[in-house]
Amino acid sequence: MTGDISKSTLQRLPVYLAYLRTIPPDGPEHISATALAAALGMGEVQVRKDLASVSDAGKPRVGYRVSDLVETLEQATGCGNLHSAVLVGAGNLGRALLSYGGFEQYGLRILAAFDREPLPGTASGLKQPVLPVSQLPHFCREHQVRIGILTVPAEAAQDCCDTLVNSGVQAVWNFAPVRLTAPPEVLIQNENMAASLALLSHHLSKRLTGPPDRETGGLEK
Amino acid sequence: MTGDISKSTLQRLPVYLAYLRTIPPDGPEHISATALAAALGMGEVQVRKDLASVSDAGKPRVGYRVSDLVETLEQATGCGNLHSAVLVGAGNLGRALLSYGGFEQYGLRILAAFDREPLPGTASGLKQPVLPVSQLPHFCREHQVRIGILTVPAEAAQDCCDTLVNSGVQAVWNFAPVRLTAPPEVLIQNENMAASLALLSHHLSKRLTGPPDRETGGLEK
DNA sequence: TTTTTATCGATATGGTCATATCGATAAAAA
DNA sequence: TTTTTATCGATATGACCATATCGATAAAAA
Repeated sequence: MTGDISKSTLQRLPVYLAYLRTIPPDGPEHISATALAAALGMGEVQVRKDLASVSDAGKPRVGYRVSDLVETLEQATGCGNLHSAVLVGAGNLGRALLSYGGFEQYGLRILAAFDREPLPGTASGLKQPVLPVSQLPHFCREHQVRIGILTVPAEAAQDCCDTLVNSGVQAVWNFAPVRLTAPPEVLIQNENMAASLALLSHHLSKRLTGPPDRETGGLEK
Repeated sequence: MTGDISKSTLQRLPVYLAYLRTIPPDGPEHISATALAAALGMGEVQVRKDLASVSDAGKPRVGYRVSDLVETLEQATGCGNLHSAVLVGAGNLGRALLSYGGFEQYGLRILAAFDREPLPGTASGLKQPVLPVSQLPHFCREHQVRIGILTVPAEAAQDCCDTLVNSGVQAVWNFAPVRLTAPPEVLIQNENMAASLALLSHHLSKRLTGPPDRETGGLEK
């Protein structure tokens, strides 16, 4: 409840929120950090510490009021208000994310996509229009867009990022495998699928080349 | 070059690899960690340390042989060999990932999808078939599938994970907002889009409620 | 009322990782 | 040959984070 939430904590809050939302209205009125941890397969202390960083309404022997906690978490994560976003790069990945509607649930609405080669009208089969990049700055300002999603090739990423920043965007969700440079007030959030794949592949390769002896495991632990 | 590569390092290696692959054959034969860092906008020391953990072929004043480094990185990340995967949960996100073909570039081939409600034939418009979950175990064993991609709702995730593990899968890429429990020899890699979104939303909310004074920034730094 | 107990919140410890600093080395220059 | 210099590899420091431990508290039981 201090105002400074650690990055790791902030990334776990949506998990709690998603679970709490599944509790029916006629369910238990209160929930403890212990119960939450058990339900999510997490450490009891970590959950308690995470919750303590956003709320001090926890009471011994009863826990937190579910409805209050949901509200608190929505405010802390910002998932309550809906933010407008644009997507740059309507390639395979870009179109995949566009067709996935699940982001609204977490407060993100993608208004339009932009590409070097725009698609006329609804030729794309998508709900959102695919416009030429030249219209990006005007569009962002007119619709007060503050989030940009980057799904362009690595070579084009920095250029597009600059365009977004110059158009008033304050946070960039970057799917390209590059580190982007931007003014400090602009948040660059990297979502590197290739990075995750590397972890998977490495794990498999390790097991293929032969585990020397008893694997100690110890991951995700 | 010691054999123990840290998780964080392993996640950055694909970034280096992607960049090195863009260097044309008639380009420079060698590259230094300094140059790589500058090109990717990263810290010089971090790049050098990462490379040192997979190779000791760096020579003062010249750096690394590009072709050798590419090969080394491909081996370390395991992106060289192609791994077979199945996807469970053909909802919006699942279909989006299926239609995105870019994973093969990083060594992942999705053979088929599974769902409670399978789609007959090519009715889905996808290249891969969408089969009933009941066929999952048989399919995995027959095709030696070692990677499972989970794009089911949170409630169903643990069940599906268990099925995958029982079918011989050794690594699970989990897109559901839950912590999965699995035997230690099975790698659970969480790709929590909601977590990333929370970071973005929080950043925007912070800026909306009024930055007290000069923002110190300090993120991604 | 007194005792018990489940839970919270705080402090302490250890591990992982990023950054800074420095000596060692090999190519280039003098 | 000797000197210079760019780069490598190693060590040291500090930040962040996860886990363990413990006293405090309020509801329930006795």
